Amino acid sequence: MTKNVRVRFAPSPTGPLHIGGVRTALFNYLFAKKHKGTFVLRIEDTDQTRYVEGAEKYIVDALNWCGMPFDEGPDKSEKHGPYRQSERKHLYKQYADELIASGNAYYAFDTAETLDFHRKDHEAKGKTFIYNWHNRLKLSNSLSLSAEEVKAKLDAGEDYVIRFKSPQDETLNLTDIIRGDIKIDTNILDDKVLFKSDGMPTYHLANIVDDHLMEITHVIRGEEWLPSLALHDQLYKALGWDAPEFAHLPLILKPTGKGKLSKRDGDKLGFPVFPLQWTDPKSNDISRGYKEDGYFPEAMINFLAFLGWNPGTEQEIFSLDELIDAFDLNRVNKSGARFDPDKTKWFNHHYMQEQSNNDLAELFKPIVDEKLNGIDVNYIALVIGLIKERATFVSDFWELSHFFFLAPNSYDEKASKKAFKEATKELMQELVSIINTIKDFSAENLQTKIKGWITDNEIGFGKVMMPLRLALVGALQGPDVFDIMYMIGEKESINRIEAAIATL
RNA sequence: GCUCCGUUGGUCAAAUGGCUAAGACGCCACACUUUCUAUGUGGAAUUAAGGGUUCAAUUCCCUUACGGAGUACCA
Repeated sequence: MTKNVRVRFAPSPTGPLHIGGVRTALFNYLFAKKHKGTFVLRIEDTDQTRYVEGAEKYIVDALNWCGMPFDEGPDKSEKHGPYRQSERKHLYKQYADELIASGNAYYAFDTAETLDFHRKDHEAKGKTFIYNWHNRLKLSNSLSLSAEEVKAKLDAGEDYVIRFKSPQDETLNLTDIIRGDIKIDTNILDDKVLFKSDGMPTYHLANIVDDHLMEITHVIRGEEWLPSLALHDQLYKALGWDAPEFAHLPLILKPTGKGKLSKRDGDKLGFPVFPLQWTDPKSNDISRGYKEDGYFPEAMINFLAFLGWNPGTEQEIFSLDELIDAFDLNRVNKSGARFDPDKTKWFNHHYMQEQSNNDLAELFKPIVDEKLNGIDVNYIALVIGLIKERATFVSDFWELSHFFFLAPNSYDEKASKKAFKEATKELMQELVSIINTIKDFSAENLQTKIKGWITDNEIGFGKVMMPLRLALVGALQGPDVFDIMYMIGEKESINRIEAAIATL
């Protein structure tokens, strides 16, 4: 690659960034970094009616949380700025005019109503209305009207759009990095609107003008754009520009059923569809986010990278740097991939184990503080060391560790039937007196002493260990009993056993 | 409807003409832990269907079926 690689992520600020958008951004980011190139963020806000307050900030925050900040974009290294299309409005018209001058585009005066009528009319007859070569001369535009008529309409300030004049009877040979060669018959293409009557360009025009001006070398975008490739390709040709290379990414599909992943699937199946929590500014509806649900960005990124791509090796755990190193657009799949919430959790569990106990303690402390006061963060870190292997989220910690902080206030019914037997009371009383003689209250020593006592007296482990655990924890669960005793200390251990004796 | 893209276990997927079709998630069993997890070991489960080309097809070609996207003065 001789040219400096420059890619862009170009979302439109119509709401929070969907997980599919994050994946598109990720692949752009990986490709850029792999080739020591530049990752550009461009905001495609040409449709003012769909603009949503706060969406742009959300996009930037989401990219940063994921650890893939853009190199160039709004308010950052603005070498090719501005990066909001609404602020680039003045740039587009000249190219539309140029296309008209070269005969590649034309003015059209048809109202939305007449077009709508034609579409409905065709539909009723089982046909599709396509505005192109076969009917453009029957419609109201600068190809069907005389030059004088056109000028009169323009001078009168009538609303108009500028449409691209799709060629007739040509075959386009397009190339996509992921899909290979694609042949398109131009006769089925319609004359797309390039410039709207509100003075703004459509996506198509703005997109290729900006990609050209921003010197984008590779366009990596979702598969939903594949049908537009023919138009974009022709636009580059008509303007005499070199087209960038294209790669259309497969879609992310819902976990079950048909169609692409949507917010509803997340709500229904209980997983987030957005990286960060989002509050809709109009309805105040809250959409949950990966961050707030307790996912680590590394886990989400790792999972997303494997949706539609794989390294071809058996390695599955990849840091962002390793992904950059291994990433290759040629290894991206062609077919859509179903989203798997379980696997995302598995990744999160993995990355949880890699976090230090101290870092996790900082995250867990606020939760502990809600329940009781004055717990030392170092104690919390020690607790986490004992329980984190069984946790997927920080939010699992309390459920797994409350007995390190609070004595049980009840005993699990089924467990007590199993553990609390006739002889239990006496055994527990004996156990307390044994514990009282133990000077070194370490987990190891407790284990040696207590197990020694059980073996020496041929009591049977189950008869002691089960009720002991129940007394300490309140249920038959949790880590090693001796670790628990060591952590809560001698006094608390005895208190809990005596509390259990009192109920027997 | 039309156009384009796709189709390997339940899911993510490797292998690209050639040994018993990798691996991961999930599921099941066993082991460990005299608890619950986690972990370890093992297991069940796949080339959409039909036709062709070939000594040989998951891999190449065709048809069908199915899935997806697009078909806006939305991106």
